[in-house]
Amino acid sequence: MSAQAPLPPEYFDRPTLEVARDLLGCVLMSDSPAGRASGRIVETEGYIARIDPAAHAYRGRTVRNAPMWGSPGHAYIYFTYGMHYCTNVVTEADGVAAAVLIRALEPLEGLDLMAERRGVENPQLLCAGPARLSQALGLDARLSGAPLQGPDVFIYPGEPPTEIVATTRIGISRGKDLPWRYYPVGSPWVSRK
DNA sequence: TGAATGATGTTT
DNA sequence: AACATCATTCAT
Repeated sequence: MSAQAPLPPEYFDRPTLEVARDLLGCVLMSDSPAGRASGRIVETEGYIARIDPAAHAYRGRTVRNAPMWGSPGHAYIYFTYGMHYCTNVVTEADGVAAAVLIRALEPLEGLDLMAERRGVENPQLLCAGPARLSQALGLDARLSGAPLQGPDVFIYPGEPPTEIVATTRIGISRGKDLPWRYYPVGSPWVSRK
């Protein structure tokens, strides 16, 4: 028995929408003193600053969005609505601002820890939504910019879905018509149908 | 099942 | 004033 290696940084150095689709089925995992938690990625959205008014980096570089401009294969985690964190994976080459927002997971490991962090028991409510899954995995601003090869956050390869749905993105006011949200056909774990 | 709303604080 | 959200409440 051998441990699976995380996806290498080069995996993320590709067109963002391609990575957004390929990440479906992969496993996002966090390790902390509190324990391990992981889930299968079942919903993603692409954000490409150069052509996308909804991207945080659309208007240029700031302290908050700096990781989006950095090396692929790192986390970009932002604080929003006064109480929530949302987790992205940075894509494209260093100097190009783009990322994939992770919007939902199918919980796999550490459900008790997730429930404790979230304050809910219902597995359906643990990771269905970008802020929910970030809280369930203990991901916050401290990990913005962290590599996705560990030691705190990891993304492992997984079984890709047989068929993928593309829709418009959720919760934005600009760039509404771009069909850059993806999820597996029939997945019961997505944040919205 | 869906609309309305308050919780919260950072960014523009 | 807006925001890549969520939980709760109230109405269908």
